[in-house]
Amino acid sequence: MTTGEIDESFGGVTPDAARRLLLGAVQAFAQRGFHATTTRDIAGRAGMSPAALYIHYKTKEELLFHISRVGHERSVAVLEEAVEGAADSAERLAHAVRAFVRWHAEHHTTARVVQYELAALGEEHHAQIVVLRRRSEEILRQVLEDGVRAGEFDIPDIRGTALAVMSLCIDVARWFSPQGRRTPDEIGELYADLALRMAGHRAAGVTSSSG
Amino acid sequence: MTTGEIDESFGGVTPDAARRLLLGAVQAFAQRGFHATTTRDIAGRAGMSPAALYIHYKTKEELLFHISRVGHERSVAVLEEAVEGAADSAERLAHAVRAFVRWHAEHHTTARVVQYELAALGEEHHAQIVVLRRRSEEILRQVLEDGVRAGEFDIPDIRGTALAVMSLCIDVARWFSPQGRRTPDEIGELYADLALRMAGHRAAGVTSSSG
DNA sequence: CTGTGCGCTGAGCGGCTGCTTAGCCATCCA
DNA sequence: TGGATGGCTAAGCAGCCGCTCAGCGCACAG
Repeated sequence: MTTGEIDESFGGVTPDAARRLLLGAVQAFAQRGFHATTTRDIAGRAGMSPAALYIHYKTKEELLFHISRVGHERSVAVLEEAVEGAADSAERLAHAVRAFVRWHAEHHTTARVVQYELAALGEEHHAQIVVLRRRSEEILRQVLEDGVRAGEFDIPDIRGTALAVMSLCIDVARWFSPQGRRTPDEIGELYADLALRMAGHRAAGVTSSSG
Repeated sequence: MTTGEIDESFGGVTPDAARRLLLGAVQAFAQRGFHATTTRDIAGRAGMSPAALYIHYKTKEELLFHISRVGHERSVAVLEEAVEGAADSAERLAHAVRAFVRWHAEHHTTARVVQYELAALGEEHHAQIVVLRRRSEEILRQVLEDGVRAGEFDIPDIRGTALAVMSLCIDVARWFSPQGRRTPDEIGELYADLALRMAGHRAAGVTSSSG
């Protein structure tokens, strides 16, 4: 079972029925995809009749948009908090990757909807989400740029490397399973080290300095 | 348009109608997902009536299985060919990542079906595909293990790093677009360098020794 | 010229789709 | 006590789903 955990990202949603529908939709969308999920399935998971869905959300797509928006806002906030108050760029990068990876592992059900159901959004909603996504890319690129300028990193292609680090973190949502051999914390730790290596950080996790 | 290119992976499929159905299904599955794709859509893309599909394939799921099997076999073959005849582990890793990434970029439509529609396979078909996927993981892990043993790489967590490199390559299928600013070759080159850095290869793409 | 088989189609089956509507019932304010 | 309000449901609409089947036209063997 990959949907055993509940997602506190939507804890503040009221009324209670609207939140239950949101949680049901997250699980259903993650399991089957947006287009293949029926409103009857979502309503059933929330313990309600299909018609009740339309009291709280105008359409099925609006439900996806709410999930996508809250999910993106949450993951961007996680990134922003992570890079605050770090001593240097290396620490900022490590914190950012650790936090971003942990979010994608711990909330892999939500993260799957966030990362893989973008194409199902309506045109206008999609545009709003893209703005949020650009923000997280910029945060990461800024960390790498600062690190290069400070002489901490050695990166020939900053934009490409930022995209690759981002991509590495995002893909955690695809393969992570709570039944797997690693915890979100362990993966975050490993990936922070790998990101420092990708950034050409001199001391990055090298187990021996010269052999 | 993300489905402009045709995929030569299925060039050998006969008869012609079966191949056209396969190509139509690849495009439809990649765009909308398996569950949301209708047999009428697939048949329409192949220029045939819905009923014709069932002359060549027993069910819609069998069509997905064919795509998934051929796609996995092809990507594993690409990996195997890449690691052959390289001088050392660093070259083997670079070749492997370059080839695997290029395949996922050039055949991103097929690759999306291969990587993101596994859950739609029937139980037995899924089991067959998992065998193929394990093979590609093993190839990459072996390259890293050999490199560590030879003193070329410095990797604290070989299994985790192999998974991460794999994950990095696979995610290319999610974000790659022919309209983007990078060609499959350029991405392959960048990612080969990043993989060497992740493996702790001493000379990996460091642009200057001190600044 | 007939007969056989193959690739294919039009029509259609039972069932499910997103969404709407009419109306029920508990709650709350006057 | 009465009437309005809001959350909810049963029933249902028009249309689409995967898949089947009878039958058509064409290539080819005799």
